[in-house]
Amino acid sequence: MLDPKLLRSDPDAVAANLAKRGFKLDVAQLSSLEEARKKWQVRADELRNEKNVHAKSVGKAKAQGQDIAPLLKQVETLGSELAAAEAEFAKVQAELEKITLGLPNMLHESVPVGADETANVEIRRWGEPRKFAYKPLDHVELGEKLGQMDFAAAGKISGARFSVLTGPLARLHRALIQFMLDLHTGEHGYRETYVPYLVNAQSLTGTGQLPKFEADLFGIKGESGLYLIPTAEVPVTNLARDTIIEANELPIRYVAHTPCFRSEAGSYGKDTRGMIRQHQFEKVELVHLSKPQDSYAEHETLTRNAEEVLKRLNLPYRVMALSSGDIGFGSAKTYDLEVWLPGQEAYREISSCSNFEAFQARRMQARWRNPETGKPEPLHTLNGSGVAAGRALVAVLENYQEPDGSIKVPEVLKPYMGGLDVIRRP
RNA sequence: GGAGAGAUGGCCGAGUGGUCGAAGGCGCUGGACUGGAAUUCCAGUAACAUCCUCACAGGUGUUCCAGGGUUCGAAUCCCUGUCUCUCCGCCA
Repeated sequence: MLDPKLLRSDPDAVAANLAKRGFKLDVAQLSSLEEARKKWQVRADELRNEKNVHAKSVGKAKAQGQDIAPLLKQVETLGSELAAAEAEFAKVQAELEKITLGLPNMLHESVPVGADETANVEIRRWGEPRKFAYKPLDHVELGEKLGQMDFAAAGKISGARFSVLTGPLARLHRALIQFMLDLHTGEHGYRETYVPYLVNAQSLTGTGQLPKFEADLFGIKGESGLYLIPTAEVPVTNLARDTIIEANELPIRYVAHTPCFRSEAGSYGKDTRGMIRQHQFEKVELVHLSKPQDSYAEHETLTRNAEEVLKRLNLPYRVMALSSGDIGFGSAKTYDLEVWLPGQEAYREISSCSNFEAFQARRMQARWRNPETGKPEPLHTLNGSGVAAGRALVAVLENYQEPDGSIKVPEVLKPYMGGLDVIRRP
């Protein structure tokens, strides 16, 4: 949610910023609703004040044993007038909320302007893509040759966009997750958290998935109103919902490993092959809560911490600053990490690190106490994958493949693999 | 799954229709005392929305788990829901 005060005081500046995303803000509609809001809110407040004053005088009169009948007569019509004003106010409020919850975040000035991902800007690059003497296989061929990746079985059990891993490959997947968690908790100072995988609508509204992107989520049948999490960002960031955090506790850095569930509505035909785009995948997520003045420094730190995973795994990657046309709904600035996949001969997204500024915090009333003002103010939230485990597995398979179809185990993962050096067909 | 109890300010806790935004305590902040501190004493100490204002200050409204209802008036009465605790059952 955008700062309502800014939206009111300078809607044209907001509109200009959102226009960079290709989002058209109807300033005229907004200001007329705003005018109506003010009118009805003030009116309802006045009527309520009148009511309170009357009720008090009735109480006093009664305490003094006076006849209260004439006083009661005075307020006869107040009730219905008040109800009418309240109804109008509620109507206007609901309309305004519908609009404001649907507004994307304003972009940081450093975000490159462009229509789509072709306008993304490469910030830096690490590692050299390996030269193969043969045409490298992709992870699907490698996994099936090993006999440890089975899409047919997954299709039978669940359907498309699921996978089954077995044996050392399943262990490699788990090893990646353990390695990432240990790195972030042990060396980067993150607090490990275990959180629910089913969340309520309020949490999803807080982080911005609802109300606009319900189609991307899996909802649970029945009365519970719960949804499967599309990312750990949702439960972890909502830890701060409806809380006031003292300044000396910030920044807070959480890491969590969770499965993620996405309906992938609207991505039909995209990445249908292999494990790149699944309904269920594992991810290690980094979440920062920060003072507003520190959030861009935190954003750099978070991104570097995610990059460190790829460096330790010796996977070539590049860092992209997402353009205004490609960036997510709630983000003010996003870096994507793209890992080199020899099987596709392309860099593919493996992590997305975003600064949401106060966008999520305002939706979820996540605040910190600013010592300068003594008042609770929205804090800044950030998150990034550190990194997606499914895609990391894909990257390891493709980058560490040998001509015979076996997979060398990356050095840092060996302790997690019981000392296994190479994954072969059993 | 069955039975019962409960949810009040940062925390504990009183309040069962009117002057209650809410006693008292703790904590915190400021002041007095002191060479300095502890003790003691005095004072202050919620959030949200909104109006006015350059700002400070101030006005109004809302909030005693949430939503609805009764009433001129609700922390207090009624209904629904959520959560927590205790006991029984069942289980990882």
